[in-house]
Amino acid sequence: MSQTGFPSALDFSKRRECNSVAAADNGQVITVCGWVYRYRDQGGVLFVDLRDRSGVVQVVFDMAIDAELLKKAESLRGEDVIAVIGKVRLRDKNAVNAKLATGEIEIVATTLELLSKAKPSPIPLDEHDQEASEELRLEYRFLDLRRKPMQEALRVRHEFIRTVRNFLDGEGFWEIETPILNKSTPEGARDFLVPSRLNAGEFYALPQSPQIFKQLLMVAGSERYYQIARCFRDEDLRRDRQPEFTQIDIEMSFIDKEMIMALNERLIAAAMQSAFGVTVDAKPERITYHDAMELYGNDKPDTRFAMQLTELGDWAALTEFKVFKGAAETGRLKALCVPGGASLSRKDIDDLTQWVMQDYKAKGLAWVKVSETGLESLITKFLPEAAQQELLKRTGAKAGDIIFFAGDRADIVFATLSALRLKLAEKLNLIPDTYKASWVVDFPLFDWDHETESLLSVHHPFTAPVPEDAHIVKAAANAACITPEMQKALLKVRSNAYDFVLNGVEIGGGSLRIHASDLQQAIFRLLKISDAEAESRFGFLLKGLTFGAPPHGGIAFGVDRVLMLGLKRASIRDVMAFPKTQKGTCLMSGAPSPVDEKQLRELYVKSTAPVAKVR
RNA sequence: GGGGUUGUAGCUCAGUUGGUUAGAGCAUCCGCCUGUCACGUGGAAGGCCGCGGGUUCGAGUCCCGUCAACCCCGCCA
Repeated sequence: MSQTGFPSALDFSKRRECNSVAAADNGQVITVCGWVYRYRDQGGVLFVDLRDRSGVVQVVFDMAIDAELLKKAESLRGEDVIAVIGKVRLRDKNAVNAKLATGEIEIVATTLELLSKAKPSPIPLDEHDQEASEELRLEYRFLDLRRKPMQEALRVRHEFIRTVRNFLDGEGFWEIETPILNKSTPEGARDFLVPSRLNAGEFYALPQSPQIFKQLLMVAGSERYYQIARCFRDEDLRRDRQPEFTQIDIEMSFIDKEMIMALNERLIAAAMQSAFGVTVDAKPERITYHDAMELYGNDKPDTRFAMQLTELGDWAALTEFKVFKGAAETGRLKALCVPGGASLSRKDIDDLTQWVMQDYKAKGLAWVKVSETGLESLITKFLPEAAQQELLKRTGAKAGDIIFFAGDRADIVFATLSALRLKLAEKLNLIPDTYKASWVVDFPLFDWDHETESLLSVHHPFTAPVPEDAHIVKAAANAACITPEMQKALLKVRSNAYDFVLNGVEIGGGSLRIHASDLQQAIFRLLKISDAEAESRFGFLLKGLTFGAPPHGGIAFGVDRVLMLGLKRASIRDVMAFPKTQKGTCLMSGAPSPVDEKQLRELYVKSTAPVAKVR
């Protein structure tokens, strides 16, 4: 018996990776292990493409060399796990396979060990086969992950994170872990809760992000912290949203906004380069929130292509169209010129109209096509010559283009035109295949919540206002009541926050934090979080800020989304090893699942679900 | 919570206007083949047409419901 426990000369310590075998090994006797990727039985000779993590190499079983062994090899099937000892041989010139990295050589088998027999795979694993449905791929994820695109995703993901770790280590950051079992601070997303057995009726929450802990690490004098942090948010899923996801979480002390932005520009450039071989701007452009909304209708604009929105608020007066005039008075009127969009059929436009009405609450979708002879549309009769000329001038529209109009409440106008811009640019192939990053800055600090009639944090309540605007916050917080003027001023207060946007995807965001407890308390007051409530929810942070807190700030990047972009995958699930379905279930393990009554009793928990679902 | 797409052999799909025994490719099984490389080749087996109702002489096909996966809106500090 060998050390491996197999009755042969097999010695795993001698194993070579399949892809490493090369012409230089000619004549060597080597050991390779892996999965049977393909086999080609020719009768007297049988070829096996042996696959391991590194790649594929051809193994030959030849009747002329060992008829017994050939017989044994004839029973091999796809995905059997085998070990082969054999002699490396140069292939004949006409037998070289240029498509294979190891195509110059082959391994003539002298020993074959079947390490594990495989049932036929329920999903095709060959890169040339049609991909199985995602449902099956998720059920048999351990097989799906053997496939080349998935292996690549795991490898690149590792490479990306490795680069991030090395980079931040080189910049003096400490990787520090923060708790997963946490205090619930219901602000923003819904928490995942964990009942406490030792504290009847009480619950931990899984972290939506390590926000408060990373700030307290600054109070604790860590100065430069990072973490590849798992975050949890119990919200509905999307193509780019999973209930648990990974962030590069960063926090620094004694820095200003420029320092943070500059460091992260270098970090992302380095990681994109090493993981994807992609070069992104070392100095991404900066766009204010205001400009992003006005020009793209979106706070995470895809700036790889222009197609900027056109302001038509004052233009409406030139027309005789009541709908436009009304919108310009009570809301906003803007247009989107789509180059080449005149090719859209009437049905295309009808479909788009239905879509923006259904999804973005638009009341309709007005349009004009531009041709050599003039404007074509149902609404041209409302557009006098002067209005038509001015429209062409402002939008820069040329023959063959189409102009869409949106006149409504501001948020509806922005949402509608932004969605149209992205959808049509993609449909008409107007988006170049590049990577373009930008910072979005000068976000408002507060938003107005129509439901509760109160202020809301745009970012999170620990975000600092820009220094020039801090006095407005303090004055309003100290005032006996908020006057309408004050409220207006508050909604204009800019935050010291920044979002990193790559190809129209928000991949990171952060801010300078409030490090003074009085300003923090002022913000809570304005957010209608009472002293008592603030104390019970974030008391430990507030307390921390009173014991000597350094000026600090940070950022967090969504690892999964960056990988999605870098690998050009359609879904976040394709860059994660074990993702969940849109309903948050794991098709492989069956999670979530009912638990024993006993477990619930121990946790002082009683389910009020009508009836446990049978899956 | 709302809108949409899909569900037929192990897998990917086709299936006409509702009409005989539901097909193809790949995989599987049994053969043949000494240089293939997505090998080739001969044969065989393989079906709860997602599930439950309904309409009909007759349903994979039409209607209602339901389940699942996916996409979008709401939601996601």
